[in-house]
Amino acid sequence: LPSGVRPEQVCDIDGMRQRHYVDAQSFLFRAGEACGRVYMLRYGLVKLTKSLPDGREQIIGLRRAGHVVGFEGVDDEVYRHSAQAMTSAVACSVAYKDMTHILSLNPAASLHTIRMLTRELEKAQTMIGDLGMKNANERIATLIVSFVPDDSAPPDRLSIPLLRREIAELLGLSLETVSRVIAEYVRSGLVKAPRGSHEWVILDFPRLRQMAGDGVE
Amino acid sequence: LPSGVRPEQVCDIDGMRQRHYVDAQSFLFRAGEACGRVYMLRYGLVKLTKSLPDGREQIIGLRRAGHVVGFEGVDDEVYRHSAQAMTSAVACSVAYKDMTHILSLNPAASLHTIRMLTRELEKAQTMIGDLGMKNANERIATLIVSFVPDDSAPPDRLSIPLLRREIAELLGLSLETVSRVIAEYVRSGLVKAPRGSHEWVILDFPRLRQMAGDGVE
DNA sequence: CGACCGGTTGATAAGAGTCAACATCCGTGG
DNA sequence: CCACGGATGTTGACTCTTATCAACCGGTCG
Repeated sequence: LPSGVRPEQVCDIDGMRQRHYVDAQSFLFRAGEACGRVYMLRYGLVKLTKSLPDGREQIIGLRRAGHVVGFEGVDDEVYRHSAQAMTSAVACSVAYKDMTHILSLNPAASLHTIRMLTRELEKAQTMIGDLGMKNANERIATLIVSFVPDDSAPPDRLSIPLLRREIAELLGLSLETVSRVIAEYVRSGLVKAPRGSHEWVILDFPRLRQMAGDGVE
Repeated sequence: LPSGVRPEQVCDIDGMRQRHYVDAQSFLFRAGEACGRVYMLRYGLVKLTKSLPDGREQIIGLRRAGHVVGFEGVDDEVYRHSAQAMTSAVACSVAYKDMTHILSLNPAASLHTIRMLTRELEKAQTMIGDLGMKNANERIATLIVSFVPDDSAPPDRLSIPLLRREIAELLGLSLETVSRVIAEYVRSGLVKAPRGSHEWVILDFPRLRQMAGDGVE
């Protein structure tokens, strides 16, 4: 880790940070609200969503402990997406103004932030590719594979704490299609997805990775 | 503009920058190549693309003069997407190592870079929303509207220098669907898209913006 | 018990993809 | 000068994937 003030440590700078303890389903902020703070996630899972006036919803990203949320608004008037906790969550926030101040004094923090943003951008670009090129089958395989921690061996169990509706909103599909594709995975012996549990049993990870279709990379 | 060394000025730091004069269709870099440089676009239009092993292609973004290309690889081994000039183009590049050095010495440059990255992230998130929620009609209306400069009044002419195939690759559609939707726009008196010209005549911009479907915003 | 929520499944429809033919424009070269 | 081929774009016929609408199942919680 770089020296200097890291974004996570910004929370400890008195007088600037706010702490937020929120329940599942509550919002850190909503699209359209005047923005002004960046949130550092300490605990929990948060979904970032966009919606259209007629009610269609899209999850544009998931964020976990260690990630930063709401930075996209830094040179904007209002948040362009909502941030909603999926579990209970803990975050702390700093005003953009203070964040800017801290960053201008701490090159190492700036570099850390730049790397963080490039990683987010990379993830967003991967989503664009998945949504633009892949069919329902491939998208769901890709989603499952993406839940494997980066340095992990092929897993036999995975926590995928998403409702069918949320998987659909993440992948640009209807929830019925998601349900049908997963049912087919189960029938094919690729996974077990017990009712009411988010703990999936992975039976054929290599095949899932192959179905995800990204090739060797 | 902030004081200090701006990313555009980095080009002028001798011994670090390379200049690139490239023809239309040539690549700044290709996905899978070892990466190590960030490109500052001085002139021209560049498309960023991802592809799957079977040949499907997706344009994940367009970049113009003033934009930075290839930063996403900064903490990666290889570029995850290709960057291909659509016109002749001029860029200069700096090694990540040197870029890091410059940024660590120039807080203003870091802040500028951070804002640039958040804007790119914002654009990518908008694309995710469009791909995930909108149908062919809405996507193409959205594309046309997005070519209007931010501060411009409703235009009567627009330069949209994309082939049908490229519009399709940008929007996750087949080129036939793109052709049909545009033909329908022409029949409805929304636009004129003369054969072989990329200069479109916009006849009913308010209707196009409404069809784009993002509501008031 | 009954309502509600999440999930599954079926029937059907609609949107978009695929395949193919053809039109136009262009540059090249006989 | 005109013929040819290639690239781009349009259109039609048909197919297929996915969305939509609806019924139903099985839990859970007042």
